[in-house]
Amino acid sequence: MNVAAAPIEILMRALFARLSHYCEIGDAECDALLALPMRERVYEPGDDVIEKGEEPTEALIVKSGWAARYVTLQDGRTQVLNFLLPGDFFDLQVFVADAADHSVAAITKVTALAIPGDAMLEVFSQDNNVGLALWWATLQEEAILREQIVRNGRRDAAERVAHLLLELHRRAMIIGEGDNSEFRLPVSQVLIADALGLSFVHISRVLKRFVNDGLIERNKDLIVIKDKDALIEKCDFSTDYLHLDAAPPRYRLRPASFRPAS
Amino acid sequence: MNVAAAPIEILMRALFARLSHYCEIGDAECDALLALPMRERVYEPGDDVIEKGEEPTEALIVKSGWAARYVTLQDGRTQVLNFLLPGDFFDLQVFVADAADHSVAAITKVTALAIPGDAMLEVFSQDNNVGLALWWATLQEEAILREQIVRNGRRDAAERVAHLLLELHRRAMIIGEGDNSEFRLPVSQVLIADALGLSFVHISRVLKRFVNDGLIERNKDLIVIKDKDALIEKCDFSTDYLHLDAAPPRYRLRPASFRPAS
DNA sequence: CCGCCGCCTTAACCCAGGTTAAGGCGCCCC
DNA sequence: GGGGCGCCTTAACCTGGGTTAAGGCGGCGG
Repeated sequence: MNVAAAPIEILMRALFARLSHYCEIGDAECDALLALPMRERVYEPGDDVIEKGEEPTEALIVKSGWAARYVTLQDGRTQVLNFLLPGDFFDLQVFVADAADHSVAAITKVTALAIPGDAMLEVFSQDNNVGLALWWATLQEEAILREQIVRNGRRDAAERVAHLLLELHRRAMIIGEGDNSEFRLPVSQVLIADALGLSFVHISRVLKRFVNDGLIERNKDLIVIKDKDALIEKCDFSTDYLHLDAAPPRYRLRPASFRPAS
Repeated sequence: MNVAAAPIEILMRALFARLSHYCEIGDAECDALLALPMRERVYEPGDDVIEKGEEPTEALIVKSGWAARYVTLQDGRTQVLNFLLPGDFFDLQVFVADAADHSVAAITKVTALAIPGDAMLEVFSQDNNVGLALWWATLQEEAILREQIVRNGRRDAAERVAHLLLELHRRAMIIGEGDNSEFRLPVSQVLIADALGLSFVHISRVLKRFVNDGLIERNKDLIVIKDKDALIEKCDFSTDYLHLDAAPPRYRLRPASFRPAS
């Protein structure tokens, strides 16, 4: 890849690992990504990265750490919409959005890269695969939201937990965290409950059952998948919705004048 | 152009009404939309418009009728992801997607306009507001998905029903269907149940309660909102997530004065 | 060193909503 | 015109998961 960019490249490893799951990421794409004006932001666990009602002007990419999109109802009930892992975007839609309709909080310590909205827009008009990769990332996020609806709407508690564990395991692997049999899940049971629409007490019950049944082992935030087949079978997990295959080249983005009134 | 297109313009009233909620839709935008190569498709109630696993090559826009995105688990449980009303898009992401990860079925008789993916892409490189309006539509759809997660994850049955009724009422009004106090809801209680993650028996119970409490009246598929404030208060409904305000001018391209279907 | 706090576990109790079932009504098709 | 079917209603009963509460454990600040 690009020699001059080597140090940054390492920092953005997760992003490249993720995007290259969708498209060929070659020299041109690396150059385009690394040429983006970006500032680094750091958030401590529990910090709000974006608060509902804000009007964002930058797109944010998670460089390291886990975060969560969430909504809090005024009586305190909380729903986690999904989890953000390294390589995920906070606000790709920044150039059309008005006020954010949900918040984002850091779960662990989070380092994020902030890119001005107009620079983000610029990328779409370049003759390389970056715009395409960003479309893929958006598409995948929407698919994850849809799967979250199915999971919480029509699956029972054990199925939901198994399904979420498998999703996060796979997403961790995509970005090079964990391996085929284990991964770190730095998410409290309270947050898992808020993601799955269950009570944290019940999350505890289900996880205990999984351990007793030999499906998983736990050690602090380390999850060891002991019987992946059984887990998959229990919740009918399929990775289809993660759209892990590379995009077909049929609609390669071309150099265009997609520019807001230059 | 505009003269020849007059009949089409009327047919696409819902689309214009919807897009003009986000952006100025002027002559340039009308021309661009009407110049798109499109074919009309008709589906009968219950028909699958898109089946999970298909690889779509066209974007589809609902011209008339209601449809539903849904997923069926292999044991028959069904989850409705959201409802599609006139002016909504079926597959705007067609130019990056591989296999569809969910299905779309016609609820009523549906007329849709099919636009080849590459023509859709073309629109983004033109110097008018159409690309922007399409971004808005995508953003709104994602927001509706998120709201669906919150609704089903952290609200009880009565809140879910009230919230869905208010959302669909508002969305119907945006496209010129219904008025401030009533609208047609051509959706069976079974489908409502599948959208809200409840049983159809319970939907019936909740609706009966709403009628008894004087919140709504029903007559076939007509829903009359008798006490909107109480409904809103019951479920803490806010229209924020529908992003109904016009896009902020920072990326607006050009003012215009066109009014659809005068 | 202690006290507090966040997080997890476990148990006892309870209820919102699921399930099953039976019946009604309107519509369409033979 | 009658039988079947889709859709809705209502009732009786039951259960998955919520709620409440009490206790444990590790980290951390004073």
